[in-house]
Amino acid sequence: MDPQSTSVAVPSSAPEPGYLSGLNAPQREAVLTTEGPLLVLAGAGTGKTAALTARLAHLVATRRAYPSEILAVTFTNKAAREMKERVGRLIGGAVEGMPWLGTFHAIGAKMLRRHAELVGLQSNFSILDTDDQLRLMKQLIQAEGIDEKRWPARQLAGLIDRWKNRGLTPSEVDAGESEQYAAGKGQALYAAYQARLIALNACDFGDLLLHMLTLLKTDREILAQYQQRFRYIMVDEYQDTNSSQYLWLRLLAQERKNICCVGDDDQSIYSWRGAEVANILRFERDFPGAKIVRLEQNYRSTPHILAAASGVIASNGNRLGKTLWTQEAEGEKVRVLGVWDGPEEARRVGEEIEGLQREGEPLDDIAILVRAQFQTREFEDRFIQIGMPYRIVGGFRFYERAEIRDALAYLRLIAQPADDLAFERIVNVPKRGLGDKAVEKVHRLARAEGVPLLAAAARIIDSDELTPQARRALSGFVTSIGRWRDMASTLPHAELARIMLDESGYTAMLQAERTAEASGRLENLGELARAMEEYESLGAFLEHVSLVMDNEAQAEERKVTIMTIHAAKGLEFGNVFLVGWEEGVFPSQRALDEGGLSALEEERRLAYVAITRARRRCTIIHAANRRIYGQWTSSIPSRFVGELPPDHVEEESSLTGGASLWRSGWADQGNPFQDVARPGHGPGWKRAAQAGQFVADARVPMEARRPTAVSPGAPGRKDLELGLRIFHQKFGYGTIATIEGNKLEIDFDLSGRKRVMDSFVALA
DNA sequence: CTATGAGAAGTTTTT
DNA sequence: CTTCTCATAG
Repeated sequence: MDPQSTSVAVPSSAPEPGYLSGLNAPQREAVLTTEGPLLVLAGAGTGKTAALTARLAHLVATRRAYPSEILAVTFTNKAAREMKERVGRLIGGAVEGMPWLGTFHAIGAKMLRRHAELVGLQSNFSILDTDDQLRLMKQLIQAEGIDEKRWPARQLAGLIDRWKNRGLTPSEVDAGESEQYAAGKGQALYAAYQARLIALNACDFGDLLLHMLTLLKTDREILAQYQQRFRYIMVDEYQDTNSSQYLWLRLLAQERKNICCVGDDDQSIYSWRGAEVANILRFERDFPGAKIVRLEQNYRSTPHILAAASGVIASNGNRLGKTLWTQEAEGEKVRVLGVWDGPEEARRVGEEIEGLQREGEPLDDIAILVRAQFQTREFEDRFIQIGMPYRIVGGFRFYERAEIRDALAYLRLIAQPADDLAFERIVNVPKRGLGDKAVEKVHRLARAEGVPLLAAAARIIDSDELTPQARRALSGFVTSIGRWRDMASTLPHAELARIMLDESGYTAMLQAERTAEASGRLENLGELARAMEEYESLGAFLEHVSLVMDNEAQAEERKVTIMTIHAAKGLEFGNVFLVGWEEGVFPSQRALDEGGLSALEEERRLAYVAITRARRRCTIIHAANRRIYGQWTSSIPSRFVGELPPDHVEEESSLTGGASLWRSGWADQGNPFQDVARPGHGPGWKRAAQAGQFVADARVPMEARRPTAVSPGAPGRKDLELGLRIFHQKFGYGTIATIEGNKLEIDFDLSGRKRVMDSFVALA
């Protein structure tokens, strides 16, 4: 946007503030409507974040509020981070002064730490991850004498989660509903679970909101304090709020009523975790006099893509309704491709991407969106084979990896001696010869004395309850924890972590493994220690790692992105491949089976989100056959394919005649294997030319490694022969079984025989 | 107490 | 099909 032309258009008496430039009329209205309740219905790609951040800047710039007086909540860390950055750019670097911009959970935790004692916690409470939660639940199920086969811990943990999402404490749970679960003990189990959490001085994710909600409901003083503080409240992705979050917001906004919610009912795809679309529908009723602004001009996609998305979502009832439009040029129609089976789907997508590559499309502007995680494997296998650089988003988050959780358990136990779950997790990791029996004895003492496990362990050492060997091991463990805790006050905590990992034998344990995986884990731990340096205290770090830390940071290289549609929400790509559009896959069988119409509508919203990720080109693929859980099943195209408006779609099938194959460029591509190795084309060629060493990027074990030694044509490497030991970044060590040009078959020690490109292996 | 094997279960999405 | 859990043997 040219600043000069802007200044001409605006009367000189009212110079327009910079944050308004480039905003359209409805966006401006959203920004300038500061007082009273406001609902912004923002369709996909309509500049929602721009409006939201401008509004924040406006509130601050016009001195309606200090940054510290604005509550701005998002759902994901990514969204929070982005908003922070953009606001910073608009109002100058002082975003540090926005302490209340963050995810619901991060803000909940921040508040709760201030008032922890009022709900029976100490302010250094631990935040449990799902794994801890599950282990805790298992213990309770056993204690309550519930049949674990009939009521799996997972399911009951889910039940409690759902109650928390609805803002219900154990006493508020409907008795009739509780009867139906856990042999009638649903409510009792919930109560026991909460009691146990308090004893552990711990919270699960749901508690971060629920405890605060309870406080706001019961403590007038605290409520008033926050109502006073937050002059303005802004909520992103309002359609994703659950009841607990909704109630929390409503309480906080009740006094000043300056609440601005931004959302899109068509993009509500999280009802399974408690999101209530109804929240957005009843906004006007809860906040009388609410103003509604619709953002409908789309700045992302071509008309064909928008029309396709609109056509699909039109089949849903119960919408607030929006009409997206764009000034973009028409562009290409959405392509629908039918293929024979899953492998062909992967092959086709690989070829298409190679084609795009030749047209100069950067790989990081290309995405493959799947309905479910299991679909990624087919593409991963294929891309490894053809040497296509890719990146799988999702799967394990950094802090969910076993080694990270182990390290965190150590740190948690140092920071918070009552954290029994942390104790149990690591008391015998690395192996110290402390088995079930020893731990059971510690448990018994802890229960009898009513003390945490660590304290019980310290005592039991002095008794003769344990075998001498166990006693020695446990004594060493307890002493070490104590020693590290002493160090914590004097040593930088990153340093402490490194020392702790070494002294505990954890590092040695991984080093002894000598596998690709283990070296990746060591790298991850190094990364963890490095990350710790950025935080002021161990406590601050632990909070961030459980609530905020993710592994999005590494968008370094140009790679194709493979991810779920859910993960893609909020993102955009020039070229998008939507794969697996078959009944049973998408919409998913599970949704069809148990969710009824509302679940189907959510799947349809998912389809809408998927299509609207594309800027210029969108390709939808369905396969006639697919292997699911090892079973070949034939499948029919998704009903969503049928709902695409024909005028905006171009159909192609590789099943009926070969013409489409030719048209899409099979002919001039030749053998895809050769293609990779052809100078100037194949990914990794440049790197290969340097004939460099194999460089392990262990932080992202899932991703494709670049070839290190691709040879032109297909003769293959000279340095490989049958029977040689090699190393492959994904599959580890193995022996060469066959060589065929540059294609190898390797018998991997751990994963059996696989076909791989020679460029992906290094001599062991 | 650990290592190995058989068997079962589960396979959407996230803070 | 894969992954995890549980049980049994060493």
